[in-house]
Amino acid sequence: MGMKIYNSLNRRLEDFEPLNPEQVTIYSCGPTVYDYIHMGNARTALVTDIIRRYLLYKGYNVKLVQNLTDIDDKIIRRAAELGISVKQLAHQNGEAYFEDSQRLGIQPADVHPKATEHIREMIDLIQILIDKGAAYVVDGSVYYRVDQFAEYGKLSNRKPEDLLAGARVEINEEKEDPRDFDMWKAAKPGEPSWDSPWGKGRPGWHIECSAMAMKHLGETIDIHAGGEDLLFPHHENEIAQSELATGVTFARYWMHVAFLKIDGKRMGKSEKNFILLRDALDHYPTEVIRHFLISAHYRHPLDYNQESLTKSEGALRRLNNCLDTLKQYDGEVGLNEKTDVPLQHAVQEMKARFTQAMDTDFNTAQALGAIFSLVSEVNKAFNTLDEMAAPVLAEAYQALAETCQVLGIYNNVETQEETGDNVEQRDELVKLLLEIRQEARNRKDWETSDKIRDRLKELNIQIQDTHHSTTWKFTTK
RNA sequence: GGUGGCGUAGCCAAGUGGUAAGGCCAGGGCCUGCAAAGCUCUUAUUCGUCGGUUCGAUUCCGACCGCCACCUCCA
Repeated sequence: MGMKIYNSLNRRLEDFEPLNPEQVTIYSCGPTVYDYIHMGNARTALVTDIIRRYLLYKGYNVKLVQNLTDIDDKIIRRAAELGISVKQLAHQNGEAYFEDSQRLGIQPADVHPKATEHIREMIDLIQILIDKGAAYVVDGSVYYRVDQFAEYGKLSNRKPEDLLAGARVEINEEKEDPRDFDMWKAAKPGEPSWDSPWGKGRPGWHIECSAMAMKHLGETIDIHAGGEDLLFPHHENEIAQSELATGVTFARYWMHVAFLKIDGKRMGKSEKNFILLRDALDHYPTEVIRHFLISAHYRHPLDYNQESLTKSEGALRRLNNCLDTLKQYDGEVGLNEKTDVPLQHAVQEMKARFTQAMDTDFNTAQALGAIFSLVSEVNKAFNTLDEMAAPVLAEAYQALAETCQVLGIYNNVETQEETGDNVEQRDELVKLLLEIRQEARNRKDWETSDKIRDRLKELNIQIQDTHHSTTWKFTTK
């Protein structure tokens, strides 16, 4: 079965067919770097990350471009407040963005273009639009003439009259039409500016995405993603600029991520009710936050609260307990046609359900359901299977590790450097303690055995008695 | 005023024109010296309300109620 993506342009689920089967192109609207990113920003970035991971899992080549808006009103204002240069503020927050993203397990895009490094491309694009009569210059500013683009409003499903009646349209005497938007802002005293054919100034917001997407991905891109607040006017304006300039479709699939809420309201910087991603990461592991953010479908609102994070913690614990136990079978071979245990079917079913879920507009919530169903089956199997089933358990491990890594909820990397004399010594010490405890247990000296268990737990080492042995592992808390 | 979305068990959350995935929490049982982990049973005859279409609707249509968002910078 092929993939389907919900396209905001038609508000329908559509079959996904990349323009060039060799390479899927994705443009994701990135942050304006005037501050650290919050959990809502993280949700959008994470969705993009998972879309890319899944497309790679499906065998596509992907080129992902995500911009950094490093010049705008908010950055100028914030820099002034802090008494540092715009450039410095943007640089600091840009670096912080990469750091935070990386901590959330988000892999860097192939290109992270910055607005200030593409002034030339933006000027060229604006000039094309002026030449076509789609833009006009007033006192050093350039505005887009909305009524020149017949399809204006096709993304946001708005008619020209809808945009005027009752709408909160900025009053600006310079504009011919209130709907027109600026592509180039004439310089104001003290603000950063660049030379242009229309005098010193700086780019408007929407033009950067058009220019940078086209430069790095071509005139037509496959997927354009962003938060749902960008649908109008940002994305509508990107379409207007790009398509009038090139005459071809700008983006074939528009994807919009629903808001993260907090206490039932949109988490937003202007409401001052946001949780910074870096603060959340200080309290919860990467995988827990990722699990929380993908526990609902990306087009549905999700409410941030401590209870939900606690639920994700519990779910991750269940998953990791299973994977930790399964991992020891990794590498077991010997599976053949004669091997026939029910778990094999469960593995196949999980893979099929996972793919089906992700194929259908990246339904991560449903994909998690498939994964946890197999976790249940594996746990049951532990109680009943004999050692002959080891290859099947290895297969289950592979399937779970692979799918969980698409979602980024399984950290298979050893947390500490698992080499060196200290580590060996540590392991031997734990082993020694467990031996002493076993001896105590043998003579029913529960006081001593429980003391060892309790004290180890205080040291974040959790031990478990099974039928024939005692296992131990590190815990996070 | 315009546009769009949401309302599923105690909580979170998938989903389908044919009788409700998964997770968290809770309680009983099994296992265990006790824990932990795991298993197991219990937890929505029901999917905001009221109508309609249909052999049959939670799923389609209409009305209503409630909530949210965009139309202004915001992922």
